[in-house]
Amino acid sequence: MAIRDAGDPLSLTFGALADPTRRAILARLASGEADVSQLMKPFDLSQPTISKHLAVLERAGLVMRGRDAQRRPRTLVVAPLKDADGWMEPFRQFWEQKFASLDEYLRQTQKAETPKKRKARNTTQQGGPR
Amino acid sequence: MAIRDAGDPLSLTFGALADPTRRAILARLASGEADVSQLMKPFDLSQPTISKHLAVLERAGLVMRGRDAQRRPRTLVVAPLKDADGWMEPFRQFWEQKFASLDEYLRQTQKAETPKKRKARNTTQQGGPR
DNA sequence: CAGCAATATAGCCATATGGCAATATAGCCG
DNA sequence: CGGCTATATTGCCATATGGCTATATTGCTG
Repeated sequence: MAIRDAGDPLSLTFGALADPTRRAILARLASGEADVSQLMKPFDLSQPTISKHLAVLERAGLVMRGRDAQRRPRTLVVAPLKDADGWMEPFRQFWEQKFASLDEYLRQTQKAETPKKRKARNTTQQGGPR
Repeated sequence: MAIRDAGDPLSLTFGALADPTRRAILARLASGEADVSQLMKPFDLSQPTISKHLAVLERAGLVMRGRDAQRRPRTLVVAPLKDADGWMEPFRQFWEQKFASLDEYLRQTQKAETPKKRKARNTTQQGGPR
């Protein structure tokens, strides 16, 4: 899936993560740097294709390119991942069931009590996410 | 930025998050359901454009479409977010400085001791991410 | 320098956004 | 039913992948 460059770092990061091959590459790099040849092995993709994926990762700042003779070992850079993770932060409360029972209760209750149709609609609708 | 559909759920999710407008919409929905008109307000985008963004979010399963007369209130669905968050899990250790000082020390040391050029290269390169 | 190895680039083709304006639907309401 | 409101659909145009093959670069090495 192709991602349209929204320009901002977070978008670039999430965009880079929107592909299984790139995610696998990042996972591999998490255990240490690796050159293109090594990164290619796990996939049935051409070398240029891998290089292209690496280019996307680099543009997102998730990977750094080093050099060792004619090799260009890639290194993982977690800063962008940290930021992406940070964006999720506020949402985490929804599945970290710390107050699950109560929340769930209130939510379900509220849901059930909402009439199917009403003349006066609540401009400011409430009701938590699923 | 356009995302190429890699098919898998995680890719769809990350792809959906790869746009500031969509992220803002999700943030808004985190505080309760809202219809298209409400979701439109914060942006200087046409209604069809917002609907398109919502379509992307729906395809990723991040949003559910309800109905109230001619309105189609959207509700946040956090399951996909949770999965995305789960993917990041393994990487979190890199910035949760639990063993920061030691790790940092080992990493820096190792880095410094790596000779610029060597005849026999380590096929299995090591060295943590930045 | 010649040759090989490891990558990067340059096309090429296809699809999924990202935006917009115009138009079609869906559903109240008087 | 006619009108109005809220959304969805339909083109249209542009860009960024995602893949490939062919070709250019880079950098050892004999």
